[in-house]
Amino acid sequence: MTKNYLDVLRTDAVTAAQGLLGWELYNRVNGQLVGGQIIETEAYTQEDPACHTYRGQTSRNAPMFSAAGTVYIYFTYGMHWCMNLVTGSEGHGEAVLLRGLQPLQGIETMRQNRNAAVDKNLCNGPAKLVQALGIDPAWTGKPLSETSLLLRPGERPKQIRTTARIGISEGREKLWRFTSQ
DNA sequence: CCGAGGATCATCT
DNA sequence: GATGATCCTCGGT
Repeated sequence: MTKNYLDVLRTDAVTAAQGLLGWELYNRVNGQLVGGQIIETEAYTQEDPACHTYRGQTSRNAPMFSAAGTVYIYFTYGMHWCMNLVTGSEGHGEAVLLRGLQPLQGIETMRQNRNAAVDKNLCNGPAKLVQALGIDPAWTGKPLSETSLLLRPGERPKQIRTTARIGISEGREKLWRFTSQ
């Protein structure tokens, strides 16, 4: 039996962030797949000062308190959107931020969606991959299965590198950023 | 490759 | 009023 992505997401965010490496994320656009393999993730939990849910539920972070498999997309720096997959049990307020993909399919579409000088910059950042795949911010709060996204198993990473998370001021001591090696 | 600086605005204090 | 779970450009190494 093929493993379902919910089996990965129903664990805690730190475990799920590692388990998602190697999975393939695509958006279905005009009958073609646009996306690639997940190679960089970060975990965020409610007890963590860097997490959006650290100070409780608000209208923005409400999707993070939904069931595992819910999409949480937030707006930041006045211009960027980033996507998370909610993990754990309903009400936990935890998620995995998708930070990087290895482009595999629909590369020409990604080039058009992004205005990147080189292909290396298509999906190597959380806001870049959202733009490259054409992820719709209106999907925030929906289960992944109710969007046009596809998340399917891929080749497992040979090794996982564990480092501090990027762009945060608190919680730097937690080594919750994971990259495929 | 690396660091500095700016863009730009929703969200929360 | 301050701050971002970021990205791009530009200049230096």
